Amino acid sequence: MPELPEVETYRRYFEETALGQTVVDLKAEDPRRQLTLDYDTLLNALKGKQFVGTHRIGKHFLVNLSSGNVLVLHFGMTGDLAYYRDEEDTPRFARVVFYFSNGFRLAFIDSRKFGRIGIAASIEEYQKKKALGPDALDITLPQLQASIEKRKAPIKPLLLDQKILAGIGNWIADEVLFQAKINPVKPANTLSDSELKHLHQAIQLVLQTAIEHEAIYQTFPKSFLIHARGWDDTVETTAAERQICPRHGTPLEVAKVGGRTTYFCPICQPL
DNA sequence: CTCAGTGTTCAGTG
DNA sequence: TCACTGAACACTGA
Repeated sequence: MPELPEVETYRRYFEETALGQTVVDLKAEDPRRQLTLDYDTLLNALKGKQFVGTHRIGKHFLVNLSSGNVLVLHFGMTGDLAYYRDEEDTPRFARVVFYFSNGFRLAFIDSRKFGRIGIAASIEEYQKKKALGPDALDITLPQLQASIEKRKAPIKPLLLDQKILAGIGNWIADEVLFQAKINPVKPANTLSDSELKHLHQAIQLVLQTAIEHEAIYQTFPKSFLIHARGWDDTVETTAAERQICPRHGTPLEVAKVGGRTTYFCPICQPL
């Protein structure tokens, strides 16, 4: 489920576990697909090197190596991390495993194999190469305004464009637009100054709230739209029970916008 | 058995 | 070149 809040949560987990460790070995189940450089090159870049720091740009997780290079992890749709010691504790779908000199291991878990691992010369070089916009937590209102005010596309797919701002994925885009009371198909160039301001505030609100809750959706405020998606598997609900606006108690609409499933409230977010 | 999907990239169109 | 759309990618779980 890795959007910005999940990746930030993984980063903090990494800081408490694998940071400071020295890599002694590496295993990759499907190296040609999941590594962006060949296995031997990656192993050589890691072996004997220490993990000395972490960064995050949007959904991209970067680890400073003692060599000066940067290890880059992207979690795709289903990536996760697990730090553990014994072989028998290897999680299911551990596609790549880092082995450390202290006997512990770090698994890159990724059931659907959209995740990628590679090496970059520096954080700046990587951000430039991937053309990533400012991190969604850092983007300023003038920056956001400048990059979307002339665009005619619906606002939602622009929020998903990592070149404009980095870190927003499908559910956060819906949540942000709901909190800002903006219709997802509204052309970006028709947003008023007030709407842009609310949009910018909603981005900060949703991301900060999600990070505070360590991206555990079930614990998010009741005022959040995310509960409509039915990802809380501790309760049994039908779509009709769930797909209700938290403000009005009226049915939400589910549509495809920019090719992605989109939830919104036609009353809160009129066109 | 079929199908949707939390992300990204690329081909194709205008 | 740019803006935009839609399909493809791999796999699991409903």
